[in-house]
Amino acid sequence: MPALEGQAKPVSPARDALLETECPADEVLALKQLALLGSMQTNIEVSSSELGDLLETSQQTASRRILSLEHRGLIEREVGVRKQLIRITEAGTEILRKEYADYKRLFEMATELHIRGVVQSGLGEGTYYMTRAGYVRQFESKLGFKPYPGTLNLELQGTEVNKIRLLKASSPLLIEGFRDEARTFGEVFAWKARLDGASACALILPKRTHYTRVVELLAPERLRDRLRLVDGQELDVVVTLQP
Amino acid sequence: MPALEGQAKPVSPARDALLETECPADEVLALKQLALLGSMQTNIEVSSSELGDLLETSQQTASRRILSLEHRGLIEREVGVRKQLIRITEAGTEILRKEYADYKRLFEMATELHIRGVVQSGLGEGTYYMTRAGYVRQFESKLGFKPYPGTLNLELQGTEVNKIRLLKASSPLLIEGFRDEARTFGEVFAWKARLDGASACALILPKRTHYTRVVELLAPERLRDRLRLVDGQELDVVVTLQP
DNA sequence: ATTACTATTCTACGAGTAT
DNA sequence: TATACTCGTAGAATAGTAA
Repeated sequence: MPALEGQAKPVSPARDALLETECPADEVLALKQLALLGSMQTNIEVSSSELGDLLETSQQTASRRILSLEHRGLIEREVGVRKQLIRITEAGTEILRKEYADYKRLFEMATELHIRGVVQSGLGEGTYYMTRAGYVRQFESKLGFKPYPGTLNLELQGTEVNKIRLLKASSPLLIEGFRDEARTFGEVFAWKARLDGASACALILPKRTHYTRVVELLAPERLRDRLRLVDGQELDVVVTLQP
Repeated sequence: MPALEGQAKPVSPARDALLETECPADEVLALKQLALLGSMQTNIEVSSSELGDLLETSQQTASRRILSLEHRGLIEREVGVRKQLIRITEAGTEILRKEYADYKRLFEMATELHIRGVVQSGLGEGTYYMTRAGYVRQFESKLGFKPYPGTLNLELQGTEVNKIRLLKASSPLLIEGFRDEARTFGEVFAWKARLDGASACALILPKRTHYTRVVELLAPERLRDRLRLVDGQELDVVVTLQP
């Protein structure tokens, strides 16, 4: 191993970052139990065997939980001979708040869906479709802006792909299909959305498309210019759902 | 061991009850993660290695989590050769909803505090104090009822004792102290409360009392008669907090 | 690619106990 | 009584791999 290594570098920065967040599920459970006993507001008096009963585990394990939570700085204690007083710290409260936020997202009828995708060079057909008068008219009235004639393709990767199902399970705006001289144009789903740095935008998906990993973004302006996007770049869209 | 034992008894009913609720913290975590991916609303496509990444564990462990959740009936799957579709069942949603309820209680400014205690035969001094005109006048005006001349003592046991601290940390009604011919009477904290089967009641605690395990209940009527209480009986009180 | 088995490593539980 | 240590062991996690 070269002697230089690890000199200027902080000792495993990734590991430090982990230590902050990494708290085993069992310990979070213990922390939650302590909080339910009121230790976010005041010192509480709990013996390790009482906590063990509440967590359906042994006194020894409960004691280890308490020690571990203390070492992580999530609780503070005053240990006497006959009793210990426990109080959850700000850091501990933060962990619980984070959990709460997760569950809140699940049940409080999420009105926003955050989607991350990779900017993809489209095949140009987007422009052809999105400039058909039959579509443009509806975009203007239903989305509230006149779209730039062209779409930005966003490819979803990994588990992000599931959000397409989620989108379709919400109530999308329906852009009706129509027929011109040459052919028919199918129905399109649309959702109002938000992009950091752009005024307004919308996410659209042909109704009949299944199993795609790609969604298209419409905006009043050319998003590639406005946001200085290049292919392969990651982009976050916030879709507004009406449940 | 007697041959009779365990014959008529159902096979460990307590264990059956446990199996319903008992779900290891790590599995609840996995379930939550699946839910965050949208599997409460639709089928989602997650490989075990993707879930492993999200949970910061191995593909094998994630696979085991999925199998275990399925065996518990918390998720349903369609497993193909190249992909699996996962959806959370009603039972799974119930587990998550339960967790959510816990966290909600922690953060949504709990306006009620459930306290369980054991009915205790008092020493009779409650009656002496609670019939002093200086107190009675304030009870009537601040609690909204004329109290029966006597209190019901409730002894809190184990971790329930901590709720006394919690009570004091909220904003109690303050019954002011006073002086009569003979002596001085100290300040008393009071909280409006509810008892199943009784119209109105209040929980009171002398302000200066520390380290007590006993709280006293006031009501317009004799609670022992109204609720047919006997010493040693457990009783639940719901205290109304104003945070 | 997947899922999920078997074998092996190793973490973490709880009995016993010191303080 | 408490807390919290050591330590043997059960079971969980991962490596390797089959299907």
